[in-house]
Amino acid sequence: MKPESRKQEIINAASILFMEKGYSAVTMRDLAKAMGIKAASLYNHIQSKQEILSTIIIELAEEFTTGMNQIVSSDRNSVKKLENIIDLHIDVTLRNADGLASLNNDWMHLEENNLQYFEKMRHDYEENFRYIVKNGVEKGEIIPYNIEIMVFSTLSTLRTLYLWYPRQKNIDADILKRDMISVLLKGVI
Amino acid sequence: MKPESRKQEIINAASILFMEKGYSAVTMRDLAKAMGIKAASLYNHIQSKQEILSTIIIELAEEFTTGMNQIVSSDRNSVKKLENIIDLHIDVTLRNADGLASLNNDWMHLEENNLQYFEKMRHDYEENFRYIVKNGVEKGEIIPYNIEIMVFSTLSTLRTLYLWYPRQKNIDADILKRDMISVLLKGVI
DNA sequence: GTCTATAGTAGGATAGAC
DNA sequence: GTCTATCCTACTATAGAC
Repeated sequence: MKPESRKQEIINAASILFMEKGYSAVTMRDLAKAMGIKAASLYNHIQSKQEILSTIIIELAEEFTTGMNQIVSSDRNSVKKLENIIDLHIDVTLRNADGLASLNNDWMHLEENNLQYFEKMRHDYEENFRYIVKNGVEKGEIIPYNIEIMVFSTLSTLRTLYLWYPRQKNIDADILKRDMISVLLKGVI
Repeated sequence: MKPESRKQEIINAASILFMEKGYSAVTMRDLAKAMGIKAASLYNHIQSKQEILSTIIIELAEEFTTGMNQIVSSDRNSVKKLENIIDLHIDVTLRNADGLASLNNDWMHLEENNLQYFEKMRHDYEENFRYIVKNGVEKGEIIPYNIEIMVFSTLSTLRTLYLWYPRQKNIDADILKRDMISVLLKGVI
């Protein structure tokens, strides 16, 4: 284990609490208790509760943005790109499932600049996803159902992985990737 | 329009606010403002903020429970049952998308008895879903991928419909049902 | 059914000692 | 780096007038 900075420890503890009760329901006193210190002491390491939230969310959103940009600019076919997106979500989920709860449920509590920045990243991410699916349909690699429905149904599963995967003890990451690709892309019947 | 009771109006307004910011971040003053009255006046119609939340969530959970019980006890095959579940989610989402936000994100703020009641309903629902998929695999109607992955990926899409469907202006409910069944069950490639 | 006034509590954050 | 003490604000909810 690499020694984490006190700030990072606070952010990790906060991620867990935010996942359990949501940002608004977690108090600085709750967080301090989880760290075994008093609330006032937190402020030697962080500036505000809001800073904790934005650190968690923006970092994750940037990971997704970077990953998606690489996938989009690769020269693989559409189906392979979708497989890469599935991998990306599984990798990020394995690394930081707790933080994804905040990204999914508490992004609206970000303040001005970070809120706009986040919303732009999310919008661009969805646009890239849509573009890949659309392209796949045009090239005959993907069945021409309603594009929005395909984008939504795949993305909603990937976005909710954080709720589910940490509870699964018996599924290896590689098996998850393989079966998830099959289920999402090829269906179950 | 049937004239709604003042209590129901409050619950509807609360559902919208809870969807936008989450239960904990919405104050009774916010809710009162949305209703055009003062916070104290709310208490002539409801007993507490908690009562609003539990009314929203328990009512919806009972709808799902009732619907699922009918589907499970029907004598159709597994694939048809899955189609019925998809229909159920789409119907409930069309009727009360706002309330589903609370059910999905704020159930943990329910208090003692309602929390237990809700958790039991959710558990039974998932068990019934799992049972249907398992049965379909045994009868050769469903491809034998990992059961948990199939249950999770389908359910996560259906549970997140509330976020997505209200924003779609151009998709008719029947077309949604048809394409959703295709995408979820038969895949996109 | 709505209001004003307010009780009682808990929130985020700061000051200053150690 | 953590503490105690505390500020100021905002919260849920109640009392009682209209």
